[in-house]
Amino acid sequence: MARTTGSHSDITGPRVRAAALQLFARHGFAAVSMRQIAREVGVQAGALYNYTPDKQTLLFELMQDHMVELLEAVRDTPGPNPVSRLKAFVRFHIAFHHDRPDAVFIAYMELRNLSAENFREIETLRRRYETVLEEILVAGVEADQFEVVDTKIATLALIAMLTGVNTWFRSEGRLSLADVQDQYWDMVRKVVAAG
Amino acid sequence: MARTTGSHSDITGPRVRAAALQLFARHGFAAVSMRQIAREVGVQAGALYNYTPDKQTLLFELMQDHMVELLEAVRDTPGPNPVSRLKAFVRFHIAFHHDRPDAVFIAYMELRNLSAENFREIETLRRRYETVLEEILVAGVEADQFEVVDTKIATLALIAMLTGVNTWFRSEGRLSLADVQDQYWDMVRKVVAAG
DNA sequence: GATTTAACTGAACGATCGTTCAAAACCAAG
DNA sequence: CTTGGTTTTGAACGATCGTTCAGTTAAATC
Repeated sequence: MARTTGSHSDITGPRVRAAALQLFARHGFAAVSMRQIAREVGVQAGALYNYTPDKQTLLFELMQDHMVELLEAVRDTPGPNPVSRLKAFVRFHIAFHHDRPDAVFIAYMELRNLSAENFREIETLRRRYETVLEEILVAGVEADQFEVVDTKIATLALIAMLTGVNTWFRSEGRLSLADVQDQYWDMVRKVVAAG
Repeated sequence: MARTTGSHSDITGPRVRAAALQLFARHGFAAVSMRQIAREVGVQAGALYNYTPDKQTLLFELMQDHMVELLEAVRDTPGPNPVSRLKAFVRFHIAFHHDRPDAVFIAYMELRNLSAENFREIETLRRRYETVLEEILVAGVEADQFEVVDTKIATLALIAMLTGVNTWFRSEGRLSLADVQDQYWDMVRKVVAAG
């Protein structure tokens, strides 16, 4: 055996994924060539195939990694009651998505470039994330703390609203991330409020 | 002179735009070739250049047409007071976007494929549409009918929420479009409500 | 029926695409 | 230093890309 430590693959591999993430987000999956990714990494195009069987799988794994990370992270937002859990969810969603604009962008925009089965897998993960929010809403309704006509619709509406932050918020602007979290929590709170 | 009436260009032209709209929405701008569009129309690729100077302009004009149509249509949603104007806006936005899923999709997803100046032009139109909503919110706040901390943020949040309908609503589902309009109006109403 | 011109074809242009692979380079262990 | 395996190169594959254009087709006018 040779080259187990000191191998480059554990350096080049992450760099390939990082370059692909950034380029896919910036220009779109179909508009980015393997040669562009390779150039960004400082390697020839052929070398990329040590790290992915093909271009589509590279995209899929970026999306999958993002969704899995999202699902694992959302588990760390508990709370004693539906109100505090909802508040934690809102703050978490905004912060997590703000930290990963490229991955978020890709996960929402490049679904159509996935094969049918890869698409199903990502959709399953997304559905699971939505369920986290919906269960909070259901618990709140059952505890008479929320008033929501249709928890499924409210879930989708709230997630769309929260994810929208990524399209305009820049940390150099007039508002801090905490300001944004506060204001969105205020709006979410009112949506689910009684009356 | 010959061939002014009876000309095919006023038939083929719209068909080119329709095919491009559908294909761009389905597969993405970069993933669609001029030959695919031509095949859909039933013509050779070279003939497309009677109707557009290049592929990018074809995309731009689809987006521009959509945004201009949107801005013209939103003018027809007046009301005697901020509450009814907001309600009309919500119902309008959902219905208009539901009728044009492909154009909406493209206008939101293909911005990065525009040249810098084409991008600016589309962004200006979008900003103008957002202003329609924001002015309703401002009027409502000034009339003490709404309570909104930051009308700019609320505008973006509400539009993101409303546009999100397109990602999941199908008219064959359990809900009618009117149901969806009612429920979203309920949520929007609560977001801007006092208390 | 001759003329005029819009509409379209079909082939071609150079460029670039995703992917493959033999050969070279490289590095760590023996 | 040799060996053995990992990693990368560099060239090549056929396919397809956006765009151009000389030439053909077809329809409306005279």
